[in-house]
Amino acid sequence: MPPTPRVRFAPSPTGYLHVGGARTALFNWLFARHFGGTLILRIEDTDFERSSSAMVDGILEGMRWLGILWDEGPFFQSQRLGLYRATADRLLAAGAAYPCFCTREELEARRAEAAAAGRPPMYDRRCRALSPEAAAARRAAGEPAAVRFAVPLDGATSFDDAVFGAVSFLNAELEDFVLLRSDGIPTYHLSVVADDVEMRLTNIIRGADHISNTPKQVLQYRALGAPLPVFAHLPLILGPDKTRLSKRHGATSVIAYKELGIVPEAFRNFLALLGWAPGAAGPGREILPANELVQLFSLGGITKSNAVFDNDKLAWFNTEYIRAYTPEQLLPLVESEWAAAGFVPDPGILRDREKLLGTIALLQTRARSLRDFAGVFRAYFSDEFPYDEAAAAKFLKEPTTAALLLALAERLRASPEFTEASTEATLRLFAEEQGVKAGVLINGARVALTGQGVAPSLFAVMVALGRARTVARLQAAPAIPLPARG
RNA sequence: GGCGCCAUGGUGUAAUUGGUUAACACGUCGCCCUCUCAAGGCGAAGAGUUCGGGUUCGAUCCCCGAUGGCGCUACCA
Repeated sequence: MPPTPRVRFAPSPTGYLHVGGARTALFNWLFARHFGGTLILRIEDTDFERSSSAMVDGILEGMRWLGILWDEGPFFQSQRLGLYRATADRLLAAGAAYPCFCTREELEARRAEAAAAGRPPMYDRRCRALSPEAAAARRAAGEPAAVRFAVPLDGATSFDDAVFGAVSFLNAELEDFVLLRSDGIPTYHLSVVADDVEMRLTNIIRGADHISNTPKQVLQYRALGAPLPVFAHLPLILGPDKTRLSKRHGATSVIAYKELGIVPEAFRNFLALLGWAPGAAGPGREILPANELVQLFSLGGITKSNAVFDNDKLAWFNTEYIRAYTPEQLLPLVESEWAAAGFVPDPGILRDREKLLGTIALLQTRARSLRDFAGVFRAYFSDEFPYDEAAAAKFLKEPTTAALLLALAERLRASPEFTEASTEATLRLFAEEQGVKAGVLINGARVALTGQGVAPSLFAVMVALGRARTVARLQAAPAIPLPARG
């Protein structure tokens, strides 16, 4: 292993950063950090039709959100066309490539013909047979030509993959693939190799969907006389139905998970454990912050089989990380969630920072998502909040309950103290006097105070809201709408 | 179709690399706690390692075959 590995993440900006790409980026980052190496970001935008700068921005945003910072780049392949043409020329000069004058239409026709005849639809290599003179003459005459790689006719090309082991392909199965299109734009096959060589990459960590492409690249390394990097192919991430993860499985872009209220550390931790096992962490240890992931990471721990993306497990990581934050750390995330949701908290609540942090602390242990703070937790931050119909129907359906809460409000208003202990004592005493179960008042009060049937301990809620709000909301209990009984 | 890769509970992964009652985490279910819900504590169910052959005293692990899934099969990446 070279002292300082150089790796890259090379997304194609034809879409947002998706889950699989993020995992590839993450593994490259973990690998680079583990060995003190360099992570290069390279944008593979040679498909001008499908690439866009908006997608580039989206990819960078997703990486930054996950905390995957690169050391060099971003480099854009669209700005390195000279390198690819020069590389193609070298291959041509070495006799490892040849110009091909077949047009797209001819190629398609022949492919259809071959398919109809039940033959493999491979390029028939007819231009490979052209004499150099004839080819040169046609080029000189201005006839457009693509450049194809001359794959050896027999033998096999193999490589030793860091996760899959020895992989071998018969050369006869490989087609004379196009390196440079007739318009001078390189195909993926050429640009990856040219860049990976030029950038002196030592390890290529990428999705397993590239395994079949690898022999075509190995052949080019050999023809170029370039040292072969170590390939490590990552198993793919599948949806719950075990088909490749795609839009129809729901959120597929990394930013969509941010919008779902997932916290970046949770998503990163979850992703790291998809297809990789931190052997040295010991059993039962799955909550691993970035520095530990970096320390534990090794290509040897990568699995060969595809992994199914499990939303339940992600949700678990999310709750764990939300709980683990200090309220000070969590507050900014909550604030951006509020902004994203268009929710405006009560200025008075925001002003008392200490109390605000206390409220966050009270709620964070039971949040599933950042979204809860602008959703079911609204009543803690604003006087404008909805009442959950099911909760109201369940706990306030007895007409006497609201009246009791009204009376309780008066007791709480008049009590000398307003602490968890005092409010609880007041409520229980009142319940006893009225001959009702404390639970009736507690459950009813919970709905009146929070709009929800579920909340932290009622008395902690009262203290968090403060006496004035608690009294006012209890007084409003008779006005809480009950769903019409159908 | 051809080629390549993969295959351990519902999911993610372990199994000193041929010798364990096949482990851990998520999820599920039950109990405890309790003002609700989470959390927490305790416990349970759930795979005999896709199937069939082999090798071996002994296979999750090695070999062969089948099946299934995924990937590649473009002048996309």
